[in-house]
Amino acid sequence: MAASIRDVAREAGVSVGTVSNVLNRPEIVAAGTVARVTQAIEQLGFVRNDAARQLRAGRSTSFGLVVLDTRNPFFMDLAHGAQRRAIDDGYTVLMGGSDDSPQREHSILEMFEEHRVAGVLISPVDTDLTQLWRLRQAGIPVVLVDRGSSDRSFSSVSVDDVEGGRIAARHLLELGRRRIAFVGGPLGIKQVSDRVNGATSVVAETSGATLEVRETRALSVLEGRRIAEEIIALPADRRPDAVFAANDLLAMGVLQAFVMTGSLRVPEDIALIGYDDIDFASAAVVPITSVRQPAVEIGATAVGLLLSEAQAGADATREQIEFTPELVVRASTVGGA
Amino acid sequence: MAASIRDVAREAGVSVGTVSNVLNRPEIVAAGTVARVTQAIEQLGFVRNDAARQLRAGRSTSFGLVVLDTRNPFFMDLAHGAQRRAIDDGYTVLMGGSDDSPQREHSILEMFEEHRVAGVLISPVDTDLTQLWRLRQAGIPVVLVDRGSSDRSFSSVSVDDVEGGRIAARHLLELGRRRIAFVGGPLGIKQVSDRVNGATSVVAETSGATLEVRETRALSVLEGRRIAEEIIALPADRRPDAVFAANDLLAMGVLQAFVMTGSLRVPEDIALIGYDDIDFASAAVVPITSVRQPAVEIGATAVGLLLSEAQAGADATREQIEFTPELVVRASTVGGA
DNA sequence: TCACTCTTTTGAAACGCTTCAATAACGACT
DNA sequence: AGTCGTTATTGAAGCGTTTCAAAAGAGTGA
Repeated sequence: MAASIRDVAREAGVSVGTVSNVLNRPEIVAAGTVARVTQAIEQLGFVRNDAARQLRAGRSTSFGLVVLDTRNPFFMDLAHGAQRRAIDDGYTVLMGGSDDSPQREHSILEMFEEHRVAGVLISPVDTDLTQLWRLRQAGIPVVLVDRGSSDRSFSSVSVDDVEGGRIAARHLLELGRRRIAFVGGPLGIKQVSDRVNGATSVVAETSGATLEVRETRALSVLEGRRIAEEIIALPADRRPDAVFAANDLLAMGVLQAFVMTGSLRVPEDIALIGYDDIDFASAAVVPITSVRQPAVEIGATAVGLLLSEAQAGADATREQIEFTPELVVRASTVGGA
Repeated sequence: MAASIRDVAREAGVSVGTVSNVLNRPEIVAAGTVARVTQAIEQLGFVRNDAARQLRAGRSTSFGLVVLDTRNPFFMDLAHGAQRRAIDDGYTVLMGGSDDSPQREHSILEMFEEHRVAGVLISPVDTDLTQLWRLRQAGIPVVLVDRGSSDRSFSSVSVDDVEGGRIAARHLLELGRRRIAFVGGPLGIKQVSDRVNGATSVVAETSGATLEVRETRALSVLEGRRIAEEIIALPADRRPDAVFAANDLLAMGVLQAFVMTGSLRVPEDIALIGYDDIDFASAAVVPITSVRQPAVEIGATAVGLLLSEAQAGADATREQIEFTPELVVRASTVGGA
């Protein structure tokens, strides 16, 4: 059906090798020949077959990106950064969302491996990283995004989540809040547990302060709403005076539930802080205080590491890059602001 | 480096054909042989090479999806719907964002064609659809998403945007607003112009009502802010009393500018209505009234059409499916609500 | 024992591309 | 005229699959 390089060669009266050269290194082909071949390509509407090209080359010209949630603006920004950086170097980014499911993560990675991607960027759900080791062994560089590699065995681009947790908790404590509820999960996700730990450490140093963890099944708006309803249902004396949500989606869900039911005023009755600082956080009913992560930059940097690791081959040096999170104060914690 | 089917065959003491059969139609292979081959696969860590597979098959097992903006939650929801439906049938979805640029759209489509995707879903920026015709001629089915095919030459899944425009305008007029500003663009995008036309037709029937179009360069929050600043700068007597934004991102930008500068109250001084009803619209500072489009369903339905068109081959019947938009009233138009 | 099924397995032929050693063409210089 | 460089082109090999006609086994009944 579709024209092949062979058809083009026949049409232009040259050999297939020459057509291939016109496609890939036109500078080594005589100008007249280039013209004739180009003309034939036009004529036949020839389009290169990527599968054949890759088969020959042995590796694809795409990177794979696995994120926790394709509908989370934070990850979309991250993907955007990755894509931009990749395009500059002639690469393409394939994205898959694991939706917090290890099985789904597994099958996405399997797909990437079958595709012989040039590298994998991943924000893992699965605590077990053996599949990633396997990938590397198969010659596919792996870079962790939005989470560090505790034993430095993988390159990574992350934000110091423990510090982020500390920043959030400290902010709430400085405002005089003492009964903090942490909303987030699954706790198996390192980013989440790091944030809890950071918060816990700060709370522990403050007398009279407590931190209660309410684990969610996902980092979504819906889960936020669910937990908020639980909180609303609590008797007033057992109710927290501040909520630290593991990400802005959860924070928005929490906020919606509080505002809609009109049961609790933010921040008067209960302060709220999120994480990520997605664009929508600032536009919320009550603009949400958040701990900012530079999503676009993380994505771009990660692709950079991938490129250099791909270049260097098997014995590349692993590099851990860590950004510092930044507090963005808004009305959800400081009423007047 | 990586093990091939040939290595597996040697290890298991069978021919390559048999290994392939174990992989693809295990039921025709003797149980003992299957076991031996599976064992060898495990042993060698063999992973199928997708490029070779596709080369042989002639077509990929992925669909391509081209959207206007990968960071717009509406399109992410659409993509999500598409992906879910596709996975059920063993397909994968590749996504690219045209960012309102015809060139970028062109190059994404080219990439998809080189990839020999099994079909293309597209929300086109380019008014010139010849490239899509070319694709179809090359045997790749094409389905338009979020926009109809006026001459019925393509299958499509859309929402009646003219009606959506009417609904929005009618709502504003019923609230007594008369000076409406339409914010959106580029007007070359059919969804946008349809919405303008719908609104215009309703406004024309109402004496004393006017509609002024303010074209944007993109459908983004930033552009919304820019236009809002223009509006704020207007002398009070030339200022509109309502804004109809072509999508919720613009509406959020507009809202942010109004609220932050504190110059105009929504909806008292100026009413605001958006389009798409993305999740974040309801969580905005002032919850935004919007015209809802069923994003997830559109994506899923479109993949359905693609599947049946791919099945049917060249002379498939084109089908145009049109959803009806739905008004969702919130505080940005009706203060008390 | 032979002819005939029915089930398994085999091995070679593509699929469309890139690469690379070999060849051809053509002046320029001896 | 012959030799040497340069520059342009050729054509075959091979990447890892799948497919398919053919071969090989294994029963069965005569």
